[in-house]
Amino acid sequence: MPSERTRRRIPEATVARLPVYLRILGELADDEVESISSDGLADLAGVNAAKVRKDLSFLGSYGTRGVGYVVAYLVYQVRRELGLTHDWPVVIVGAGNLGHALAGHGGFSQRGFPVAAVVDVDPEKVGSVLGGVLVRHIDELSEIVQSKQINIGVVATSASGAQDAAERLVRAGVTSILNFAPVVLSVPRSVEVRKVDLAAELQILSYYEHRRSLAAHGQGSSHSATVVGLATDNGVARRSANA
Amino acid sequence: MPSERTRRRIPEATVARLPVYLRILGELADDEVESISSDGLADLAGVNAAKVRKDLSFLGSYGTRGVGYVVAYLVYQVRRELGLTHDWPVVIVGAGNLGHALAGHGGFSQRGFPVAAVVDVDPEKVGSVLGGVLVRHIDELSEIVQSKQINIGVVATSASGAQDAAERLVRAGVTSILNFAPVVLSVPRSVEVRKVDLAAELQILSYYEHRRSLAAHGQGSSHSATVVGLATDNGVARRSANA
DNA sequence: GATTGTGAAAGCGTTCACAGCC
DNA sequence: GGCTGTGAACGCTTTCACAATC
Repeated sequence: MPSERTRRRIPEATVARLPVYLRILGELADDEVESISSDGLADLAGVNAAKVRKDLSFLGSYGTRGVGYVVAYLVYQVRRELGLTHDWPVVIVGAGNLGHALAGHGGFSQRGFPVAAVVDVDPEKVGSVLGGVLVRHIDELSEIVQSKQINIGVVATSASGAQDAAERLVRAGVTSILNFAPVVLSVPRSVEVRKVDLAAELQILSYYEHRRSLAAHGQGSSHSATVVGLATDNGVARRSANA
Repeated sequence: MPSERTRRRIPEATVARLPVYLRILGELADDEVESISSDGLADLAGVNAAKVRKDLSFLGSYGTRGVGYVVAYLVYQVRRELGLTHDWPVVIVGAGNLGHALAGHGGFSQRGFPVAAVVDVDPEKVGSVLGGVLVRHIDELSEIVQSKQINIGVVATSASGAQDAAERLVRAGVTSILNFAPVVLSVPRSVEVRKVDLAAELQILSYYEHRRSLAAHGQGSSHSATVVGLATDNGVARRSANA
C-alpha cells in the first residue's frame, strides 16, 4: 500500500498556480477570514471557480460541500504539497545590479527562501555586503553549497557568464536553478530550470500592443469588432472577468 | 482582400517563444551565420524542431526546403511580427530596490524598451537619478505617459502599492503592464498584464525539489525508476534533450 | 440551498510523419 | 538527400454540468 502522502502527480499548470492561491490564502488568514469558497478564491486569484476546484482536488478532498475551504487548513495542505514545510536556502550567483536587488529584496527570506550566500567572479566585489550577506568568490561555491545544504541556485549574471555559472552550480550539487540571464541554459536533464526573461516579457507585450495598433488603424482582417472591446473600458473593475 | 500584413492570429504559446528565437537569431547574425535549419535553431533554443517549424510557419513561409532559414531575413520577419520595428518607451513605477535594478539594467533600452521615466510616490526619492533617468513624482504620470507616448508600464512597487500603481497607469493611458509585485492586479479586460512573480518561481522549484526528496527516500509510489534518471547525470550536456 | 468534487466535453498545444520542394 | 510546411494524432488543460454532500 503506497503511503497516503505520495498521491498522484500534480499537473504542471496546477503547480504553477498553487503559489498564487497560497499567497491569497495567507492574506485571508491575516485578515482572520476563516473559510472561503472556490468562487471567492477564484475571484481573488483572477481565475475561474472550476479551475480552483480542479486544482485543489489534486491535493485531496479538503473542502466541505455547501461550505467551502477552511483557510488555515488549506494553507497547511498547499504548503505541504509545495514542500514549504521547511526553508530552502538559495545561493545567488552574480553580485551585479540584479543580484543586488534580489539579495536586498526581503520577499525571498520572508517566503522561505533565505539568501544563504551571494558569489561573484569579480574579486573586486568579493567582501562587500549585499542585503546583509557577504559576497564571496565563486570558487568557494561548492564548499558553500555543501556546507549550507543548498538545492536552489539563482543565476543573476550577465548573459555571457550564465552558462558558466550554471555549470558551476550543477557541479556544486545544486539541482534547481532560477535563471535571470537571457540565455538558454544547458544543464543535465535532472536539473530543473525556470527562467525569468524580462526582455522577452516586454517583447510579448509589444506583440499585443502592435496587434492592437494594427486593428485600430482599420487594418484588421475580417472583423474589427475586437476594437469595440477596447473601447468598452469599464473603468477599473474586473474580478471574475474570467468566469 | 485582407492585407497581406494582417495574417492569422498567432497562438499565445508561439508568441512567448518568438523572443527566444529572436535572441538566438541575433547571436547567429553577430557570428555571421547566414542560414540555419529548424533543427539547429531548435537545439539552440532548447525545444524540438517540429515546434520551431510550426511556430515559424505562423509568420509565413520564410524557409527554403532542403536549405533552412536565412538568418537576417528571419530576424526581420520575427521583429516585424513582434512589433519591434520601433522602440517602445516604458515607464517604471517604483524607485525601490527593484525599480533601481530595472532602470540600471541596460538590457531594456538595448532591446528596444528605453526607460522613459521612473516615478515614485515617495517625495524623498523624487529628484534622484536612476540609471540615467530622473525620478519624478507619480502625480506627473499622466503627463509623462501622454507626452512621451508610452504604452507600456512596469509595476515595481511593494505589494501594497501595486494596485494603486496599476490604476494610475491605466488612467494615464497605458495599455500593457509588466507586474513585478506579488499581487493579482485588477484592470480592465482591455489592458494586457504579464506578471513576474519571483517567490512563485522559487516555490515551483521547491515543489520539484520536494518531490525529488520524497522519491529519493523510497516514498515513491509505484516506480521509483525516475530516481535512476537522477543518477544518470551525463555531466553537463543537453542540447536537443527535448527531441 | 450552497458548494464541492469530478467525469465528460471542448479547446489548445505539441509531436508525428510525410508530401512537397529545393 | 535534406529540410520545410502542415494535416492528423495525441496529450494536456480548461471548462461544463451535475451528482454527492453538508
